[in-house]
Amino acid sequence: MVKGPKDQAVSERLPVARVAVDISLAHLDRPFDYLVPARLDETAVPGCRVRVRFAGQLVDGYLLERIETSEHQGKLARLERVTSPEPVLTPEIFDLARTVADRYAGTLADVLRLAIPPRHATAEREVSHEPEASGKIARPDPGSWARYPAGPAFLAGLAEGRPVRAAWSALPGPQWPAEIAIAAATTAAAGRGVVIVVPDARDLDRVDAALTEVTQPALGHVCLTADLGPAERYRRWLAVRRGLVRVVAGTRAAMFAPVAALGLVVLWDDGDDLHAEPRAPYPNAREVLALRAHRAGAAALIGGFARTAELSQLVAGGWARPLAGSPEALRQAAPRTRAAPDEAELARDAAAMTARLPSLALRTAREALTGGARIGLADGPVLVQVPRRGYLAAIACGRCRAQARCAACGGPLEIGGSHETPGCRWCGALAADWTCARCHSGQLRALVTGAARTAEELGRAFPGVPVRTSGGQHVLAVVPAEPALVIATPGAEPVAPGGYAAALLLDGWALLGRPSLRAAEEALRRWLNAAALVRPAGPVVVLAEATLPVVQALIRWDPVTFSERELAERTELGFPPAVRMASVTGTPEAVADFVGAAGLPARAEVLGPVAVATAPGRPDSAETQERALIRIGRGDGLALARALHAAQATRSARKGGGAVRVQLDPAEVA
DNA sequence: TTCTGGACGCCA
DNA sequence: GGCGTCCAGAAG
Repeated sequence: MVKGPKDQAVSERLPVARVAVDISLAHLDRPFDYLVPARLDETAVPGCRVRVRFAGQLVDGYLLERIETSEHQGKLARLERVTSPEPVLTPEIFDLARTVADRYAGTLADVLRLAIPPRHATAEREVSHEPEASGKIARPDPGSWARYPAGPAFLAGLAEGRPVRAAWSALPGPQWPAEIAIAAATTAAAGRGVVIVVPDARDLDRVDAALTEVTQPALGHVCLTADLGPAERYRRWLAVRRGLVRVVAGTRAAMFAPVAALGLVVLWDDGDDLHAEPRAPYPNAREVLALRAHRAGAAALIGGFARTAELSQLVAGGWARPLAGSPEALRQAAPRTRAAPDEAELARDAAAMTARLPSLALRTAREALTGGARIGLADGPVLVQVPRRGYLAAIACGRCRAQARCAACGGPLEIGGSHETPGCRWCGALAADWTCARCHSGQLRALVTGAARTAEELGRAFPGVPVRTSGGQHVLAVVPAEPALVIATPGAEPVAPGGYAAALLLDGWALLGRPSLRAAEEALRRWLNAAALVRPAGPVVVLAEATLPVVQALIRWDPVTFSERELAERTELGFPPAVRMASVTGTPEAVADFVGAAGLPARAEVLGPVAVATAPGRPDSAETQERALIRIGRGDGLALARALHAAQATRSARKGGGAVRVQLDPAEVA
């Protein structure tokens, strides 16, 4: 190909392009300048995707801005091509991504990979550029928000475009999707955009349905999920970017949706661990949406049935105000919860399950299934919450009850899966001839009962009653209103039209026994989420010690007091979120080198490093890993992140030394 | 993947 | 001292 002068000519107007290259190396986490060839002058617009030659290689990047002159001393290369003139990186999202990267000691490139879906050329051609002449949206009626004393004022704030920020304690029951939809429609009616983030696809379906109903059909909204497929995902995302829709609902990744004129962010059930992004730099939806609302001057509605310590912290700091139902409304909506003591370990024994289930639990289930005609109750389905498979089927010595461990690697054994022989959850070795290391017995017993076993046992206790299970690969969204036992793992509870007639929460000991800082908070969250599905005043039985504060919080439906107390305790002990924590994971040498060389702020405190268990997913990752924790006051959080990022930059610049993983606010620091 | 600059070696 | 070659490191 012959290159005429046309190819060489540089754009006469703003000939320099600042480009963020798509390379996630800390020391390259800054813009690079390129010349804009005249032939690309029209298409090289701020926010578009470009290809540039970078150290010889062709790499993708985003054009951040066009400027007159470059500060760069050397001579500039030219943009190779404009991938598409679509300005996919809006100023708001660039600013947010940069802030999130800085907050989490990550790179802009990593955050942009989370924020902007891969391009799909066909979809780009198909999506309209013209915002449809969407009908005027009428401001909706407050509906069930009337049950919240501060509800009408909150909605008024949305209608007036004020940045009202609420820590929402949702009343139990099925109204929360409608309440989100009403808040969204109120904002949209005021001409502003809305981003709604929920933990999973089933919650999204509920919000989707509520939005459709509340906004009939004036307001378009889209749902953004990971499982849409590349074309549809990009199509919907583009519709948002081009301003064709004002309301976006989705799972985690939707937190970055480029909604125009953002007026409200909503986050449902902010304690759900699905809100934590598993890819670097591991941002959490609560943090991202709070940052986003703050920077955009948008309102925020964050909460759920439970209350996280982090949200309590936002309240304590004056960033958000509590938004809770009136005592009267709570009385009308809440179930009636009682605790049945977990009689020693009896309920953990598979064989003794039904025989030993506290009579209160069995009686409650029986009355709910048959309809307590005597006391004027209608019959209906009974929800039974059982531990998730992760904790299930741990097994112990049948004689001395020591936990059964793998002879090869020391990992925990489990029964189940494809074969009957116990196997190791870490290395997968089968333990056919297991003997107890302590007492040499060869007898095993189940320490925990799996959902399938529970279903079987309970079904036997109530002959003729259908048993439905939901969890793992088979998650039910809805069950019929007829009497049935519905066995579900936490997070997989189906809804029942009209609510469950009763609920049994059998996983108390498993939830509370976890070696985690958040064990109690998480147990309460899961209990409340299950109990919220029960009819008003319907019975709930939790197998746990009634005197525990966390159990009291469930019985009284008072997650806020519990959370405030939790936050106070963590403040006293110097645990997150009262302090900022970072973890540094890698080979022992890499971690030592990294922590030693990082110019940590003076007040940073280094804990460890200690060896960490091999990830269950990758049993034989060759080298042992160590983890150091770094703790610092919240006020120095940004300084810590900056120091960690700088240390990463030094490492990535001189290569070698092995990678370390830096994570801020790691979920489990137990 | 390409470019640059510094280290080194060979020759005058 | 000057020039060519090789390699590492940076990266517009």
